[in-house]
Amino acid sequence: MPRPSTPILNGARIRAAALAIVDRDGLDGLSMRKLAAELGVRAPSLYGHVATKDELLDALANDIMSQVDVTGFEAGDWRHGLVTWARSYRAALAAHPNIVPFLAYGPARREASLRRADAVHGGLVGAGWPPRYATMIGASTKYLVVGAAMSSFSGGFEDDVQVYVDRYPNLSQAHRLRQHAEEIDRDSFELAVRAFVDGLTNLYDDVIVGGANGAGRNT
Amino acid sequence: MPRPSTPILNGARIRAAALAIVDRDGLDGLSMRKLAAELGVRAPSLYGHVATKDELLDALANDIMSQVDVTGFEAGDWRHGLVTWARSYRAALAAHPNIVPFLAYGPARREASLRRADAVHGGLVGAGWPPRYATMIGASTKYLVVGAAMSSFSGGFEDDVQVYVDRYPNLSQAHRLRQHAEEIDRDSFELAVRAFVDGLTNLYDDVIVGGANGAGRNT
DNA sequence: TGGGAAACCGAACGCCGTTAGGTTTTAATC
DNA sequence: GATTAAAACCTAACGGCGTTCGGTTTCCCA
Repeated sequence: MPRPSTPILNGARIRAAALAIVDRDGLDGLSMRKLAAELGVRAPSLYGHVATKDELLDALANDIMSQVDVTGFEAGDWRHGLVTWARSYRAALAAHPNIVPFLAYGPARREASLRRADAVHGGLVGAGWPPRYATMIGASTKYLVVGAAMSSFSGGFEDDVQVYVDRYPNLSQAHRLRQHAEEIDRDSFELAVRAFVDGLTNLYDDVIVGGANGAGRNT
Repeated sequence: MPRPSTPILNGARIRAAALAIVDRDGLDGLSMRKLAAELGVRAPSLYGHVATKDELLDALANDIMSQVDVTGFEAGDWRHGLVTWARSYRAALAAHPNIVPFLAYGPARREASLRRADAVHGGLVGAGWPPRYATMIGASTKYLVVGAAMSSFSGGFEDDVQVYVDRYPNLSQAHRLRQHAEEIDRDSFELAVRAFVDGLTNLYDDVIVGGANGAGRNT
């Protein structure tokens, strides 16, 4: 059955199906043959619409990154901009956790990532941070977001905790973590962002506003 | 040549060669056939010493995690303990960045990880943090470390930046980042850890020491 | 001296990403 | 309306992957 009357495949449909498989079966669960099968087609047919599997994953990554919100910097409040960015960034990754390992390696060369990195950097510099600090703050925030998306507690603790329950006394409540995993994950991220921005505020006050002769705690 | 006079393989040698390949060629660059070849052997021979490739990677991860230092909590200073832990954790991952994506998923079921998670949690609780905060602080710190190891700037920016040099004005210095990548990475992580611990100190003073009637900034 | 375990091997299975070349349908041109 | 070019799917196949099966040889212990 070659060349059907109405085309079966197109880029959007392929990407949607691919993302669904990644979400359901994990990154390793996505194969070109399985993807083709779910679209009612054989694997080689995909290569008329997609150059390579890696490029397909790149497209998925770009779609996800384009949902990150960097408009929070426009008001000139760097803390609001940073927190808004971090939260929407994390939300975008948490919606598709299986693709994070792929996404986190070398994302800066992707269109959507670049545009956002630029907006963040500009927003911080516009608020008075020296460029070098802007770079480091952007990187640090990304660390938090990517780390939270990667090593979420959800995957960290097993249901079956009987194994180590008396060997590690301080973790004896670990099985409770499982059921509250999502909540702990969210709260931990919030705590981290708040503490981080709070610490940055001290630094801003001391180094940026107060100048070099500051007597603050960050010397 | 079956059954050589003196055995060629053993677990330690296999793990060492595997880690060398991962470090050199990346996680995808490690195949059982290539590993066997570098050990002067054919792939099936490895299965007498290693149950599966995944188990081999698990062993590598465990070796790496066992180099993380959690003794800093013993003095009773939670900030010192936390910073020592975070730095040695990051150093352990930065020494083998290619294995981080594997390591970061579901690490808590590994022996070495569990023992360290327990020490961190116990150290924080011992210093006065409520258990729930101890959990969140431990998770947050892991976010920072894993995120820093994953999305290091080293891999983020291309050598060839001519492509986007005038499209993203705030990133026009991006090609400079490449050569200072390692330095920026280290400084960003240090900034993040300091700001985070600084923010936690505020929280500790307000909520833990000051009690519920605190009028601090963290309300 | 015998026998079983240990340590390697070749062959093979069913996956994988990807390419080459074939067949049919559509759309455009004369 | 016929001819042609492109589009969209197909089968077959390549080399590589993790892993298993069933050898073959050597070692060690009884």
